[in-house]
Amino acid sequence: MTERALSAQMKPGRRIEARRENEKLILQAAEKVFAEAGFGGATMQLIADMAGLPKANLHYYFATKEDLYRRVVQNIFEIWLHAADVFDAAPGPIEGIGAYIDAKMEISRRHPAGSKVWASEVMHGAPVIQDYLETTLREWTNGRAALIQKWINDGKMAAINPEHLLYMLWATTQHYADFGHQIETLNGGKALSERQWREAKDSVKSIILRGIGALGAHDPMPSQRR
Amino acid sequence: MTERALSAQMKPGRRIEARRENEKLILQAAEKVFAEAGFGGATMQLIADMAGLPKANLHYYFATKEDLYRRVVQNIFEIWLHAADVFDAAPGPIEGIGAYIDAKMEISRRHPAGSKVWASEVMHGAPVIQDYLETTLREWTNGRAALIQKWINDGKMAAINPEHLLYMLWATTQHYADFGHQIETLNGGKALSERQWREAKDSVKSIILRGIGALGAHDPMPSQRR
DNA sequence: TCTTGTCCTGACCATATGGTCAGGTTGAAA
DNA sequence: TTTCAACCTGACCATATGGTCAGGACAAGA
Repeated sequence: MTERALSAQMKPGRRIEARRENEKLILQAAEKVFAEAGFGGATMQLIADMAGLPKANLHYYFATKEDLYRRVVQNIFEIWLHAADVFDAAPGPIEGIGAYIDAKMEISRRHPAGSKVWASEVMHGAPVIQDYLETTLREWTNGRAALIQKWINDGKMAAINPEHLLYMLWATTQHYADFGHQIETLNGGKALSERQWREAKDSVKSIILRGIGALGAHDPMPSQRR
Repeated sequence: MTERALSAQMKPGRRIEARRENEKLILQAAEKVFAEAGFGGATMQLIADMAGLPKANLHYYFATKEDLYRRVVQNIFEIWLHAADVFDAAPGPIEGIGAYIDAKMEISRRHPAGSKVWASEVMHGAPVIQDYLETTLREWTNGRAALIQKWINDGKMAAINPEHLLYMLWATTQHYADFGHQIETLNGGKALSERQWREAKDSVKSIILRGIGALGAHDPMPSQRR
C-alpha cells in the first residue's frame, strides 16, 4: 500500500498540509480584500500581504486574479445555498421561513465579507457566475417558490407572490452584511451587540411572518430556541 | 444692466449652456460606469468614451477621478433623501410607509445605476461619504424613528423596533435596483414588466404594512392611485 | 543517500491608467 | 474689431499592477 492519501491514521503529510493551509490563507485574505475594495480595487499585492505570502506565491496557487476571485465567489455561493436546507424539511412557513431567516442572518453576521463579494458580483452583472444564476439558483428558486405556493394552497399563509417574498427575504437578511457599515454608523459606530442581533432577527421574523399571514396579529413569536 | 445671467428671456449663453450640458453628460456616463465596474474597475477613458468627450476634457471639469465619483455619490444621496418627504406629512403608517415604499421602489426603477453606486460606496466602508452618514443620515434616521415611535404610541401600528423597520424598508426597496440583474435572470432574462413592478410594490407594501400591524389581516390594500 | 517533482520567490516585464501640460480655439465683453 | 479668459485636447509621463520566469529549496519515495 504505497497509496499515501488514505492511510488509516490520516497523517496529512507536510506537503499537502501546507498546501491546504496556504490555500485557505489566500482565500480568506482574498475574500476580505475583494469585499473591501471590489474586484477592480483589489490588488494581488494587498491580498498577498494580508495572507503573509509573497505575491508570486499567490500565482502559484491561483493562476490569475480572476481565478482567485471565482473561487471566493463560489465558496460563498455554496454557503448561501446550504442555508436553505432548513427550508425544505419544515412543515409550514412559521418554521421554514423563520429558520431560513435565522440562517441567513447568521451568515450575514459570520460571513459579512463573503456576502459583500457576492453582492458586488451580482451588482456588476454577475460576470463570473452568470451560469450559476441561470441554472442552480433558478432551480433553487423555483423549488422554494413551489413550496411556498403549496403552503398558500394549504391555507397556511396568505396568497403572497412567492418570488417577491423570496426577494424580500434575501434583501432583508443580506442587508445586515452588505450595509453593515451603515448600520454600525447609525448605531453610534459600534457593531451590533448580541442583544441587538437577536432584536434584528426577531424584528425581521415578526414583520415577515405576520406580513404573510402565517402568524396572527396577536400570536406570540415562537422563539428560535428555548 | 450688463449682468447677463438673469436677463428676462433667460437665454443661457452658449458657454454656460455647454458647460451644464457637458457636466451632465459626464455625470451620467460616470454613474453608469461606476455602477457597472465599481470605483476601482471604472476608468476615466471608459467614462470619457461613454460621454463622447476626450479624456483630458473630463479632467478639465473634474480634477480627479475621486472628485467625479464624489459628485455622483452626492447626487444619488440627494435623491435618496428627498424620497422621504412623503414620509413626514402622512397621518399614519399606511400612508407614510406606503408612500415611502412607492417612492423608493420608483427610485430603484428609475435610477438603478445610482442605487448601485450608493450600495457600492457603503459596502466599501463609505470612504467618501462617511461624514454624511454620521450627520445627515443619522439625523434623518432619528427623525423618522421618532415618527414611527409616535405612531406606535398612538396605537396605529404594532410595537416594532423603528430602526430595524427602516433597515427593512431600505433593504427591500433597494434590492430591486442592486440585485436587479439577479431578479432579471430569474425572470427569464427579461426586465420586470409594468405589471410585475406593480406586483412587486404591492407585495412589499402588503407584507410590511400587515407585518407591522398597520393593516388588518383582511383589510384591503389601499392602492397607490385609482 | 540519491533523485525527482513539487513548492517557493526575488527580480523583472509589458501594459494600463490617472493625471499633466503646452498650445490652440472660441465665445463674449468692451 | 480687439482682447482675453474660459475652454478644449493630443501627446506625454510616472506609476501601479497583473503576470512571468529562472533558479533555488525541500519533502518524500526509492
